[in-house]
Amino acid sequence: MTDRLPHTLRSDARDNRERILDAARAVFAAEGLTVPMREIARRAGVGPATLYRRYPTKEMLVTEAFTDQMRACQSIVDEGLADPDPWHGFCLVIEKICELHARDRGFTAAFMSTFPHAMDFAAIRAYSLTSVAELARRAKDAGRLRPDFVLDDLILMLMANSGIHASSPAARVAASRRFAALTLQAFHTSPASSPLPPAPRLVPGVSTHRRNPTGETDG
Amino acid sequence: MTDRLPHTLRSDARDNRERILDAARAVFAAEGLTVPMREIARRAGVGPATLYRRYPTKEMLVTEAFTDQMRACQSIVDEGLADPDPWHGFCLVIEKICELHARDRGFTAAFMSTFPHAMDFAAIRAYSLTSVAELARRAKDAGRLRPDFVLDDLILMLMANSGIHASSPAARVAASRRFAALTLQAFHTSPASSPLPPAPRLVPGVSTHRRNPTGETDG
DNA sequence: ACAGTAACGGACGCTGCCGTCCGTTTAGCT
DNA sequence: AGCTAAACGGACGGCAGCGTCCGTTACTGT
Repeated sequence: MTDRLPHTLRSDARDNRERILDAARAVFAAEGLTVPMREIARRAGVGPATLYRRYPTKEMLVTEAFTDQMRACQSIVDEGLADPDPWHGFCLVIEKICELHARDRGFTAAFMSTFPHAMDFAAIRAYSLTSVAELARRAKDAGRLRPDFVLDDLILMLMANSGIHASSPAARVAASRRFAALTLQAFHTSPASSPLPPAPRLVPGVSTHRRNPTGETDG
Repeated sequence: MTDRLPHTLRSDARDNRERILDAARAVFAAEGLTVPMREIARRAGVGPATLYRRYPTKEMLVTEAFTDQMRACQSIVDEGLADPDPWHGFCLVIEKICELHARDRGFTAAFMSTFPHAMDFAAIRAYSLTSVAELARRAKDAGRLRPDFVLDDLILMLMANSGIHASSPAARVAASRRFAALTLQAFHTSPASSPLPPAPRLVPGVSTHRRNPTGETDG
């Protein structure tokens, strides 16, 4: 067997890989993405070299560590989309995603593309966003979501949600929950609603804008 | 003259102090509070030792650099308080403070007490908050602000606002403006409004709670 | 003009993180 | 059991930011 390609990891290597991923997930959730690589290695009980061998860059590690979170995020959106009441589905999506982000400091940053380019799950992100756009369209048609809502508003609220800090994870989740509720109040149609300032352009690819009434330069 | 205390700075020292403060304000606004002290010294055209002599700790420099911003913040609140229409005043306060924070990355962090203890202008902050609380009370009495609004909601939105990032300052301001408008929609009374989850406890000193209907432990 | 001292800033040593090298260990196969 | 190569991890050099020391510069008051 001279030409066996290392498509399969040795048992100890596979074991270490798991431990690294577990440690990374735990510490990313608690501290965010800024933790030193060595700290993750330490918690995983491996040397730095082992960590770097498996994941030469932090971006790779992050991508791998958050793939399932990303999938969870997508299935939340799918659930919302499956809801017979689009506004109800929309609310669920907002609430659950906010909670997801509140529980995991790192995931927020990863989702927001703290790593600006080439995040592997950019595709999933884009797919989720278009799904939400569809859900939003339906909720608008049902007359429950304000007509001037655009997808960038969602990004905006997600960014805003990521700004919420608190002493404990529990407190952060509680704050985020209230924030989500307030956000939904803002998105809800209401006789008292007044026109909004122009929407920011935050997500270049997708768009719910059919038309852009203002000629404003956007950044 | 053996016992002259250095209550007065030498002319060059005073000059340097100004340049340091200017540089600090500029770079804090653009980059936030995380910039290295040396960077500020460099931009001010002084050596590191000079900077450290004048401001032994970054906290002191930040305090001094943002004192006027803090005062601006307070006068915004005073203006709002002086408005005959409390809801209108409330809106102005939210909008202007959000803009202030959007224009200055550093100020947000300073205001949010990134430096957890002993920020010198904690007093001003507290005063502003109680003023807003008063304004909120009036706006509630006028039936325009939702009755379950609490001061912590304001902190919450300010934190959230600080989470808004963008490629350019202009884009950030635009996004923040829309965010403020959405926030006000959420705070506005509306026949369609539904009850909110329990308020987080974010600002220990002041409170608009007269009673706390939920027995929830708050973090 | 000069003395005296306030103020300056280059240079230093420290710490923490980074990414890599290389001698050692150990799983996997016969 | 023994061989081989995969995998490991301690150790290294490099870099960036920190806060301080101390020899030099230049205001200020006589």
